[in-house]
Amino acid sequence: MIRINESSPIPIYQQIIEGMQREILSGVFGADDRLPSIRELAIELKVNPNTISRAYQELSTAGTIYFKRGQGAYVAPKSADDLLEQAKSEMAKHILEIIAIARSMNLDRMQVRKIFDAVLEQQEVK
Amino acid sequence: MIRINESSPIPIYQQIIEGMQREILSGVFGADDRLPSIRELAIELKVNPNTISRAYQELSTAGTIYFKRGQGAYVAPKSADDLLEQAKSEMAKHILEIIAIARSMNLDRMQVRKIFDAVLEQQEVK
Amino acid sequence: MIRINESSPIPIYQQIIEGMQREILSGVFGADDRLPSIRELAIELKVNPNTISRAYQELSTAGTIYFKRGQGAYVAPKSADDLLEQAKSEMAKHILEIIAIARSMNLDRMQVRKIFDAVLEQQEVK
Amino acid sequence: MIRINESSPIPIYQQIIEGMQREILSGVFGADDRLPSIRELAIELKVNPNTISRAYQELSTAGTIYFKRGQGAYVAPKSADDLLEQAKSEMAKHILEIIAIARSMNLDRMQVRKIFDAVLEQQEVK
DNA sequence: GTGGTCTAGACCACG
DNA sequence: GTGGTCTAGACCACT
Repeated sequence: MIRINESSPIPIYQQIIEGMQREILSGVFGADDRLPSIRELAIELKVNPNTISRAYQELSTAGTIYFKRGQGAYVAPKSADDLLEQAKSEMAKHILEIIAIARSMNLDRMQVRKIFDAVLEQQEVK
Repeated sequence: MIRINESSPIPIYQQIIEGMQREILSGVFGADDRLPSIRELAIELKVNPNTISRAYQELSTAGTIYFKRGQGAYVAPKSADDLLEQAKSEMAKHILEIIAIARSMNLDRMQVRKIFDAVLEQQEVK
Repeated sequence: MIRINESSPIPIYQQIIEGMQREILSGVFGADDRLPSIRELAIELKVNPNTISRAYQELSTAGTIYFKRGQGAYVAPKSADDLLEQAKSEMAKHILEIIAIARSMNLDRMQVRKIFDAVLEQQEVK
Repeated sequence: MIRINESSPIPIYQQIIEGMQREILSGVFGADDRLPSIRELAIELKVNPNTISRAYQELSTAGTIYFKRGQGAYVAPKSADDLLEQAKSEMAKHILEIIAIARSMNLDRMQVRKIFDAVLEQQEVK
């Protein structure tokens, strides 16, 4: 299930892209599975079909999904692996952001690690 | 020193806000210190004064700085503390993002912590 | 209908903010109603779109309205209640001003009340 | 004693004018009393002498005070009476503002009067 | 169509 | 010198 925030600064098509990536990554959609059609998804998310179309288009350009003429969109075979790489680099970005903030707060490694662990625990990451 | 990245998708006025917050947080500007005037900063950053004005305006609305009529902008006394809180919640957001990604990758706590530490080391956080 | 007084010392964007607040408070625009678009209102009030934008922006920051991407501005659900509170404190400010003046005139409570009532009557408040 | 708020939207010279009017109205300075010199007041209020000068100038133009060459500023004889009139009309303005707010809140006369009385009581107007 | 950002330049009030 | 307001107009991303 993808959730759209209409007031977020993140473009809706981008939110859809990220949602789809997450679902593919976590196995909701496997290799060569058929994705919901543009119209279906548009109705489900209460969004303009153009917006879904753009999201699918970009996913296709990135090689994450592919289209079969007249049949819809499918998950590209290697995409789970690619997305794994992508997710890692995404995580790295966030970590770098955290480090930048930590630096302006003059925190050392121990302190940052401590804060990080606290949130991990609180969020009950297994 | 604030650096503007003209090709970043982050608006210039936002970059200035963040830059100023960082300088106040790290003590470059202390409580009740005078900030550079709008025109000065505009020239220094090679940006339109309106853009600086907007940044200062938002910082003022947020209570981070205040204006004295005809004299310029000054750092609000409590703002360093407030910014510390703000920075923490900013860090928390990024950590939550990391957790969300980790979950879709089916990572457990140990693995996340390991990745995090690796980046900390690599970035030479003291 | 909002009326702009071009010769007033009160900035136009401020007049628009107050006008909108009044219309929301008095129910012309209800919760989640769509406001006129920036361009529409700009034409109607014969004002630069930037000026409307600034007014909407501040209303949004204050939580009175919110934006849906590509669709326009909408009245925030709780804003009528919030505005009620705000209006009350606004009234209190004016009353305090009256009291300050009364004190420097050495008036007692009875006299102030009498003046107040006289104006109420004259203005035909029902 | 006049208090200056450097961050207020009300110009400093205006704050001084109002402070002076209040002091004359309440009898701190009587007819033909000498006011503090521009320099004295500037030092006391920690304000630029130009600013005091402008305040005195406007008070003089309004006939509230008069200058004796080389001797300073004095309270004009009739000014207490004039200021009384002025204070009344000032009060009327505030009352009109209150009524405007009350109208947008759809309050009737009784309700407005009640709020007004409550604040009077709370402020311990004798 | 919607809002968002930015520039250039003008004019103003204030200190 | 300071900030504040406003206009005109351009360009952009999003729906």
